[in-house]
Amino acid sequence: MNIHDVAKKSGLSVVTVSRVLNNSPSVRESNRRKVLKAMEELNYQPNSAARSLVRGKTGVIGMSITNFNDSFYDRVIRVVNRKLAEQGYFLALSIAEDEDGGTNFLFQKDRVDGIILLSPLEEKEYVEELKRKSIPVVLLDNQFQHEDVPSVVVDNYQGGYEATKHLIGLGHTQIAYIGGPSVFLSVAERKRGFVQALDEAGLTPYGTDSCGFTVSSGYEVAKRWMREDKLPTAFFCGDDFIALGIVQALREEGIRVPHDISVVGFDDQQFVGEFYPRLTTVRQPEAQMGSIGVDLLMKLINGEVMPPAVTKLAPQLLVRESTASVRLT
Amino acid sequence: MNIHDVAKKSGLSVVTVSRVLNNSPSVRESNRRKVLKAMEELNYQPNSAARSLVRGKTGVIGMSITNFNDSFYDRVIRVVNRKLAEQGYFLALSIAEDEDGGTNFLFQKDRVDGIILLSPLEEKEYVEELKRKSIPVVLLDNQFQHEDVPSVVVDNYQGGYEATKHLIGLGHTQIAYIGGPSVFLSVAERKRGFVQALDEAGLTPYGTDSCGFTVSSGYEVAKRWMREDKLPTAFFCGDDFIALGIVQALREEGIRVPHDISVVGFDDQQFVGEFYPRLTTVRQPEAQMGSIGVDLLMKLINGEVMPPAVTKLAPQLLVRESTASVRLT
DNA sequence: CCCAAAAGTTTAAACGTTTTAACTTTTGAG
DNA sequence: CTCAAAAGTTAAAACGTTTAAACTTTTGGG
Repeated sequence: MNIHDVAKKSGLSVVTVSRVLNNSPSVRESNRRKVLKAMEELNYQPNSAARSLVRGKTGVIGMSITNFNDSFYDRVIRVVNRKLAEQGYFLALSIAEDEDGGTNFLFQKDRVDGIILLSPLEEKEYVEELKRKSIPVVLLDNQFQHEDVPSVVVDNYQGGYEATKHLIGLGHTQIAYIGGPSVFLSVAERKRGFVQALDEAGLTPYGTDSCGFTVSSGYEVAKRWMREDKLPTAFFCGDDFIALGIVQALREEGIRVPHDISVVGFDDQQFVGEFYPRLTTVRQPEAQMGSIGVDLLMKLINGEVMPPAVTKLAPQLLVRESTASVRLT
Repeated sequence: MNIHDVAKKSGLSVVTVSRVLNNSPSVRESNRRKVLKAMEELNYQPNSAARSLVRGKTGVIGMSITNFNDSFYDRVIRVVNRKLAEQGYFLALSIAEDEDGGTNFLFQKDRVDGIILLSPLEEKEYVEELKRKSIPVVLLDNQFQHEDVPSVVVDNYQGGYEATKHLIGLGHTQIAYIGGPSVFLSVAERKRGFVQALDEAGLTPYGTDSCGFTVSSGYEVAKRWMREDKLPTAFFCGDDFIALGIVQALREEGIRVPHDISVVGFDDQQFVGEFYPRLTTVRQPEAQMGSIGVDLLMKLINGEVMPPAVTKLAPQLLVRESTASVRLT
């Protein structure tokens, strides 16, 4: 069941078989067919370990993910998968759990030809380690900038800016920002955009807060604000889950969205656009991000010169039903 | 940067280094430390391709998934990942896209030591292929039964049965079942349970229908039923997405859940328990499924004798706020 | 029929490990 | 101090490919 068997079966030499395997041009069509036929009959599959060993390439790209029950990640990953397949690479996904764990298997030069880190957590360590092992790496949706490591990020500043402008355009003047955990750069960036938009309109933030990227923590924040009797007329949220939690908390007090209060989310999670109240949100350019990420990695692998280290992509505001003109009291 | 360098650096032989690498007992503690130190200093990582080649093992388990922006899959995968890590294996996830694609890279004996197929689509072909290549495989949440291929499934019949009994217990007599695509065995099984529960109560199905596992198609079904003026007092749905679509369609007509109509979902998707109307649903035993799946695969890999081919796990009804006593008209 | 180009062959080395076998050195109990 | 057991050594083969080099055969245009 190895290349020698195929050679014997087809009556040709091992070298010729190897050439067929590698699409080398100098092999007569008739012989190529003979080889292919022999492979078929023997059910032959070249041993990829042996192949990797001698060529120093595996044909697989690793991708580390932290969470995947999330539409943003889902979309990025699918694009990456498809695009990689087009280029003849396989994608191996690995879950990076808290303590570390999963990713380690990717972090071996002989296991993958390159790595894509999607929203990495322990980013700096990872990059350091990969550099030491000289494994090509590309960062997607990352926090920090690293010299020489190409990355693709979303312009979160712009996302925050546009979401807020939209609310201002609807006549809101009391607008609050409920961001996610402050570890994330994106949280700060969105806030920057928020503040800037208000500033340009001569307004000041009605208030800001932060919580986890979950429905329940958004819910808690809204409940707290209600207890303190300081509701704004519009909420701009760090993500859709927070937005949903806020909507839910408001609903429980009989406050309607968007009639009484407007809410904007971020990410366009699965079905937030289909379920009441259809959420106005900011959609990230996942397809572009994945596609550019793969392009960059391919260039890195092929030793090409690198374009500017950070590619920043514009998100898009999706206006739906959770935002409306401010209610005049 | 190979084992010879380590041997030279540590002043010991290659064989000894290899023994350290493989935790062979017959190496003096002092020398073991020397070797470890040399590895550390040289930043040595054993080449896994070479290793796999000679040992015929890779230490990685492949898992094929079709979709992962879904809490059911998410939970299964996380458990599998953790449990595999405990046993010293790595998990490589691969997305099985329509035409095929992704999974192929897993399907090579020299790339993985075993495979877990989660809710496989082209199940029969896959199993056939893997059998031909004699790659150990375990099926999770699969459709068909295969001799010799161990599998772990959920008792969908029971899920349907309990959900329906719950509704009957609330006084409902007009209960409809909106299942997912009829390709899935689970859809038929849940229906069987549904019918059985009704039967035992001396009732007949108010109606059944099927649609995709999406919010929008659940929405369409409900709209259609409303046009035909044949609403039941309770819906049991093939999954939470369908349930959400139905809730949404009803809401648009001013029909309240659960006040006017009760709705039960399936899967306990992310935050359907946190958002209005907190969905009564059936939770599948993902942790058990993942855990047992790994155990079975390990046994297969170690050539142990197999327990009965199909393990069937009980789901659990989670009663929340989308179901209530039938409204007496 | 000649002859150059194309296609193919054989041989050998290389990739980095593990594993076996036969042999040598070290260790420490008595 | 002896000697057997423990620990280590060297040498070689094996895993299944790719690749280079030198050589031979086939092909088809003139």
